[in-house]
Amino acid sequence: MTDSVLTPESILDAAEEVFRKYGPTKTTVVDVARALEVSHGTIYRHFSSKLALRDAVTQRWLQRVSAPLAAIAAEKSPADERLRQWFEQLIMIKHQKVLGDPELFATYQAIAEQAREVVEAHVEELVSQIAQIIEDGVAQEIFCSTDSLTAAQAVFNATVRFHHPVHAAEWSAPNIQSDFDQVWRLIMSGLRMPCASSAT
Amino acid sequence: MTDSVLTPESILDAAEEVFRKYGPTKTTVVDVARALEVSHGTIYRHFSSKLALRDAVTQRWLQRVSAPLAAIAAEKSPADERLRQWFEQLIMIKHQKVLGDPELFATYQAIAEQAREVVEAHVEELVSQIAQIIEDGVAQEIFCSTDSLTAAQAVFNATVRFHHPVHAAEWSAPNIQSDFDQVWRLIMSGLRMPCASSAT
DNA sequence: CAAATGACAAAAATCAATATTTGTCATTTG
DNA sequence: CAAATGACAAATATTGATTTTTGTCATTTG
Repeated sequence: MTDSVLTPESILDAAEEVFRKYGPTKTTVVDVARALEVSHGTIYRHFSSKLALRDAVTQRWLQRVSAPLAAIAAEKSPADERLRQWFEQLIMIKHQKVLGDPELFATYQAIAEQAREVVEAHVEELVSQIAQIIEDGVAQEIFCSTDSLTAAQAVFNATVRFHHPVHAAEWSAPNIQSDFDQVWRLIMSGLRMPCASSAT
Repeated sequence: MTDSVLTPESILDAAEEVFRKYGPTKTTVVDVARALEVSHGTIYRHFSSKLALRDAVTQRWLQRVSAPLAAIAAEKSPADERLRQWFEQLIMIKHQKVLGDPELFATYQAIAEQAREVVEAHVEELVSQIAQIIEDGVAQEIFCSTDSLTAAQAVFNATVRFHHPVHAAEWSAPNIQSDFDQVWRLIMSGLRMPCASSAT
């Protein structure tokens, strides 16, 4: 697209646009090459395979999910409020991406199955943001936790139904928000001061 | 199989066996008819379609999941112990079914997508068993909850990663048990006495 | 000589002709 | 006459021949 200079970045730009337009299953590296007006062999000088290209696109795409969340995580507001905001935002972004653009949803599904490493890194990033908020909450004496990373993992896992794309079909149910509220209340009363006595 | 008498039950028996043997995608109603040594038209006198037959098989199959759980739910032990046992059992059964028999796993996936009503009824049954245990827990002054059904739904939803078949691929991860333990501890401290102050 | 090309083999997807399966129903059977 | 049959049309799946796509690399180009 950006004339004459061919960088990995410009390839990713073109690739992402082509993925969007043709859908993830149907796009070939020849299509991407055509969009850039180069031969498809050229793409292979920059990315070792079609999978590598798709993973790179995915990574950038997931970064655009985690960046605005990082901003929320870094705020100064009370940790309980902030954690709620953070999850509302996460859920909103995921729902939007998945329901708004069905073609992209298929990509996401394919990725989740095949680009395991990229997704795992993304999840790790998200969990560490949650851990940050929880740690702040402990300092503010709102939350009680000996190990904020462990607590963060637990919170992430307990809310999986509301943000993991495999559950996307359930998100259009009318009571999905109240289901989330219920789970949220349960989690929050587990996380909040005063500490519950040790579990059995 | 059972000679000469053809009841809906005997058809289900045969159908289930054929499903097991040939896998869910490949079995035809002709196969089921052959196993019973009748014409395939006969099957249609008892079940209005192949889908209806498959749903009926599924329903019986899911009942064999919920029956042993109902037994646990009805025990007299302390509610917290019993709830833990109940979930361990649920998870064990699901893992076994899904990982033990890959063909059957495919059936389960197909069902979850297509036989929505049957699965929904099953989930409702499970949630009502949890509600029963929680209610006992409140009476025993172990748990604190104003609405046991709502709490039950929350607990079920929060543990979805560990029993919903769409997450089966994650179950072979080495840390799945400790992930469950973490979520369980979080949930339990949310559920347990003394009641946390009202949520924001 | 660094970067891009395009001819090429191997792997994967498409397509249309063929075969199987589903579901119906008029006829047969006990 | 109630229950089962099997011939049938429509829908669906299979198959294998053909095309497209992926990935490599010796050659070309600026």
